[in-house]
Amino acid sequence: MMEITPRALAQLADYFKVLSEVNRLRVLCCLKSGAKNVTEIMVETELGQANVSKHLKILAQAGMVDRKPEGVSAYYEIVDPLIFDLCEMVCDRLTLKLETQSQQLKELEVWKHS
Amino acid sequence: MMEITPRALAQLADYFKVLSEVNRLRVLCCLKSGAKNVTEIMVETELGQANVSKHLKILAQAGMVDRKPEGVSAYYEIVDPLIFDLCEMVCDRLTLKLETQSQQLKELEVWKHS
DNA sequence: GCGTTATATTACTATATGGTAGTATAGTCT
DNA sequence: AGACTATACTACCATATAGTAATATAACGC
Repeated sequence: MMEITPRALAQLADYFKVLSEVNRLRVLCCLKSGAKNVTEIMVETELGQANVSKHLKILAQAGMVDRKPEGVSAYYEIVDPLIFDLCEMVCDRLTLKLETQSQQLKELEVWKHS
Repeated sequence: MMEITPRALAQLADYFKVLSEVNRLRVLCCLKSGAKNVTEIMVETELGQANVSKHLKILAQAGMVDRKPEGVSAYYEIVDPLIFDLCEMVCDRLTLKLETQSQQLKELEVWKHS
């Protein structure tokens, strides 16, 4: 059986931490349709400029986005669409869980009224 | 195109946040081989009791583990092994990224010495 | 009931992090 | 060079969270 090293575990946790912030996810979603510069991301997310730059830096350091300076502006793009697969997997499970719960609630209702 | 609701986004972020802590990942790994009680997890992870309980509560609230009281102790188990698939996917990518980087470093070396 | 053991909760501290205002840097144009 | 624009960086505050000691709760045996 594979033993996970503390180093690998820390990297794994760091990766998830980057994805654990709503506004960072929103920035990533912004980039799903293609590379965008900081101003475009600011407009689309309605976040402040410093804030967007900060999140982009974190995403870039995590290797999730690439920075491409173009003239006076900087375009960012998704490096690996794996991220969206991850998000989809989790979303699917969350949806499933909610459906199960609502189903159980319904069954509880039936039971109460019989 | 599906618009992601703020609510869904928040849930997604919360899910990742739960996985963004090394000791929580260690607790999950503990449970990979089957249900364990708090004391067993304490021993295996070398974490304090209060700390383990706290992490388990967070994992349970996120729906990742189930709590089954048994006599005086409480056994916890993984609800959905999806978590380990997620971790594996991310680990694979991280490994790949590292390999690519080291490969690029090697190429750089060759270039320097020619 | 009393003591013991296992787990949960509370209260607290220390640290990390998101947001933002202000400032710095760098490219572009005249 | 000087003005303008886009982005990055710094310093700060407010909040969140991991860890822990102390306490509470609950099941079991005597």
